Amino acid sequence: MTEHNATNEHWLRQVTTPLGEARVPCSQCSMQGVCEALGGDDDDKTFIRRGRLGGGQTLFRAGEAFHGVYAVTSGAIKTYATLDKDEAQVVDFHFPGDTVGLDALDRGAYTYTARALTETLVCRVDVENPHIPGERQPRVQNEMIRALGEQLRHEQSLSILLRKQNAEQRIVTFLLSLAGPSVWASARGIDLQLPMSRKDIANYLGIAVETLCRLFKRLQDDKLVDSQGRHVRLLNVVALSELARPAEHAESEVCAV
Amino acid sequence: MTEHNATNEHWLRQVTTPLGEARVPCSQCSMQGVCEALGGDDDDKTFIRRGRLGGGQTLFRAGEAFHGVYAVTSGAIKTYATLDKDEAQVVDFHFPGDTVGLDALDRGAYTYTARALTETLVCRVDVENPHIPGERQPRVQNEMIRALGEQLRHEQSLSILLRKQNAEQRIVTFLLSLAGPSVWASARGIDLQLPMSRKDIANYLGIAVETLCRLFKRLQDDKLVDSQGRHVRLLNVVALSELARPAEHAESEVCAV
DNA sequence: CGTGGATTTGAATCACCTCAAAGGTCGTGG
DNA sequence: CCACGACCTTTGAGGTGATTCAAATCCACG
Repeated sequence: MTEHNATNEHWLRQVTTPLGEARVPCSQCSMQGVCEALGGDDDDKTFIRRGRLGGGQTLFRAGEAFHGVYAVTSGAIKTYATLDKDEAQVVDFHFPGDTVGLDALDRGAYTYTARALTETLVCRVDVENPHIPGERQPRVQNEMIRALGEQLRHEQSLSILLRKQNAEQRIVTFLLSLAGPSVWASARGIDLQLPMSRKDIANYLGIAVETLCRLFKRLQDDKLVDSQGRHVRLLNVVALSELARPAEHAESEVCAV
Repeated sequence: MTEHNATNEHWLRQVTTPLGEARVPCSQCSMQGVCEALGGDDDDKTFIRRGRLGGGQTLFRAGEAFHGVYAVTSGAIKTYATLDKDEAQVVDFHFPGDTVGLDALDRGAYTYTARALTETLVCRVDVENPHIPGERQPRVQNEMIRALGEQLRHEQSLSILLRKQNAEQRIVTFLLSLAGPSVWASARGIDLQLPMSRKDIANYLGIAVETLCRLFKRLQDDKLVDSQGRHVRLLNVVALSELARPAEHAESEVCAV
């Protein structure tokens, strides 16, 4: 894709209209508290600025100087490390309501590269702007701490997933997490439009692409999902949740001390 | 937080822990900035209090109300989740200089249970004490943000390890990380006294205990380490580092978008 | 249309796991 | 002080889930 685009260029143009897809409202955004603490309203351009990324555009690169925390309001972003040339590791996917770039906050430089998977709208929050009134700082910092804590726990539960769950469980857990809590609301089935490739999913879950495909097929044969390319429909949420649950037979208790 | 001020004999006792018989000085502690920001001198018991744990003692339990962030100054602590009865998942090991309980900071309750693996000295930092002078708050919060960021990046790199590295690479990476940066200083070999069981190591690395043992044996046969129970000597740091490196042949690049 | 990448499927192999059992080690109680 | 039990550690044998290699579509896009 248009790799060579200057990373910040798209900030210059103002967002005109949201995409067809619904944007996440501030009330569902994990940065809501931060934005409120900053004191600006929705359209305040002082510390919060909106931006749009085309699919494939880079939000920031690993090592690049920190220039703010981002919140995704629509679309999707992946963060990844480049381990070797032509070898990358997807670190996380970021969906509407999620933050991106939090781990760079205290470091002054982004740890990973962030790239939009589709057309994506983001809010850039300039949490380190020196013009933030002093009296607002404590609340802003508090909110950043909260956001970091959430992120940390997310990463910890991912580590647990990668240690204890087999390929099938990882995939099912991933699909259910994509669907969000609403899976339980609609018993009829959930439609997902995956913004990322099979390769990215496999990379993220730490399994081979071929394994991913085969297990998708198996889930389809078992009438648990209906997948056609990037369109996936969860047919039996109850059964899927059952599959996702960690095995409870193994004798893997930790020792006393 | 310096050793010479310790008057209690508990503190003076020499502890035979791995990874450094001596206690870590404040200058090497990841909470140093926090403690300085809190403004107390070395013996200030207002916000910083020392504690000692015998091997097997619990520092806090998952779900328990937050009562401060801890810094390990000697010994070792493991944090773990209890997934089912008699099934646990080690989340992390914490060595002198490390923090424990950071992920509870914004949540009011600890996420995992923390237990000392051997006799362990900790500093408990009461970062939420209402008596902290207002003017110190910003700096304290800044330091907490820094600590959280470090922790988050640590967890992210662990996730990468669990996705891309095989059992042998995980073990070697683990051993090298235990040895710390000093591995490169002493070409003669590094002695490690592991404070945790094989089961805990295997659990932490997401592999079976038997696999761990077999690979320890292989490393021993290859004259890379010399392990007798919990005493491990790294014989060939260069070769070990080579082993730990992620495979660079696989074609696992992420797709363009 | 043709091309390159993404997706899917097959076959064979391998790394790791599970099951089993034989030492070790440590703490406890007789 | 020793015997005992409980648990950790180690080793073997066998099974299997996942990978690697290979190749056939499928798809978007110039």
